[in-house]
Amino acid sequence: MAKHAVFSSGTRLWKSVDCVKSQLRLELTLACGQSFRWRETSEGHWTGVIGGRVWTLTQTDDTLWYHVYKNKVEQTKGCDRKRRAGTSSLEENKSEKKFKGRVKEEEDEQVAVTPVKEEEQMLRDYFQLNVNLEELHTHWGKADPHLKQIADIFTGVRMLRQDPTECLFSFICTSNNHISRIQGMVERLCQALGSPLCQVDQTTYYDFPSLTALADSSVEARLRDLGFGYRARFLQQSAKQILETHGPQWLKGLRSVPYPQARHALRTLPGVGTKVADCVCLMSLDKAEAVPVDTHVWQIAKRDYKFASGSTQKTITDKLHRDIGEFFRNLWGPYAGWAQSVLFCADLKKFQKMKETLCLVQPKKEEEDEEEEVRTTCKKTKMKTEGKETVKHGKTKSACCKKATKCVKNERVL
DNA sequence: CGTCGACCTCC
DNA sequence: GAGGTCGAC
Repeated sequence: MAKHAVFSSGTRLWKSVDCVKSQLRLELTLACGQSFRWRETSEGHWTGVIGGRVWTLTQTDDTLWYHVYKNKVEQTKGCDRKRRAGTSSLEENKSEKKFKGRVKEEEDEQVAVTPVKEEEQMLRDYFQLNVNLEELHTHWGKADPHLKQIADIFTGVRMLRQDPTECLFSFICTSNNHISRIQGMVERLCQALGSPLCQVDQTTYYDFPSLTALADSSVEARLRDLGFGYRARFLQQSAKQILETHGPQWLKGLRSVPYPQARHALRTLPGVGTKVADCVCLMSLDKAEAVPVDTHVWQIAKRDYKFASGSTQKTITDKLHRDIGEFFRNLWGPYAGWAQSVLFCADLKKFQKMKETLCLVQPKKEEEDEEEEVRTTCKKTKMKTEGKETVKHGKTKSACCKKATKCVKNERVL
């Protein structure tokens, strides 16, 4: 049985791509709520599924290392293998059900292998390594000092180019929900409806379910049993609607239509509102200008950018979505969605200590000057008590950011 | 066009 | 209430 590849056991299992950490940091990019399927299987090692294959990734200062596990596959139909390796396996695949039933019985298992060049290309495509993140940071920094402060700490946060089906159906699960539960739900979704790919140590990895699997009439009840709640119906109905009124290639085809059209098209699906549509556009349909606006981003816009601060608006309306999106696009440019993800990442509870750690080296001072400017009305109490003494109680996140950035500057001066 | 309640669970 | 959406005013 295969084991999770570990870098310390030698480079024999690993192939590499040149990539500095300012361009990509796995622990941020893979755990900031873009994809919900990556797990840190050992320190600094991330295991997940790309293109119907299981990968473990890790990195050193200037190199991204990867290992691709061999899939167990149905031994007949040689063309099937190529298909699985080359195209996304999330598309229609009639053989999936058969495979699922046979995988246990198959004695002489065959393996699917992919040429190294294709693997490297898959990885470059998934991380969009052709996009120069450092250049974007430079551009954003000139336009927006606040973003610059955050981005100087949170380097290497990239947008993934995910499979549209996985992205759409994962994000339908995100409504009224938080990351840890979403991760569990997506995992159960793949387990229940996806094809097994391979087993590594104690874990069986599954592909994301096909549209056909998701559209089956039994799916709603099944997913409700698995704790999906009202989202179960959205998932099944959206899959059904896509297949019946558009066809299996429709989602991927939205990559080549303009952002407003793609956004509008997605919103015709049940369970897909403005926020989810923007997420899918940004994270899987090549719409780098899409800015997903949730309550959280709205807080950021008001608090850090004084957006509509005088407004009496209670709820996030469609118009507000558009306005905020436009505001940030005007500020950050055509990769506004990428910029937003940096701010979003920096606000996640689990990454607070990146800023706190930097605060540690800073002797306490400069408490008062910006204190009053910062709005303390942030709904969520982000600064948990875990922040310990390094973070003043009652001090807002924003203040902490500023403080942290100052620390960085001081460090560099030293 | 903006507001409100309901929708499923889990912590 | 949580990284929302839908349907009804």
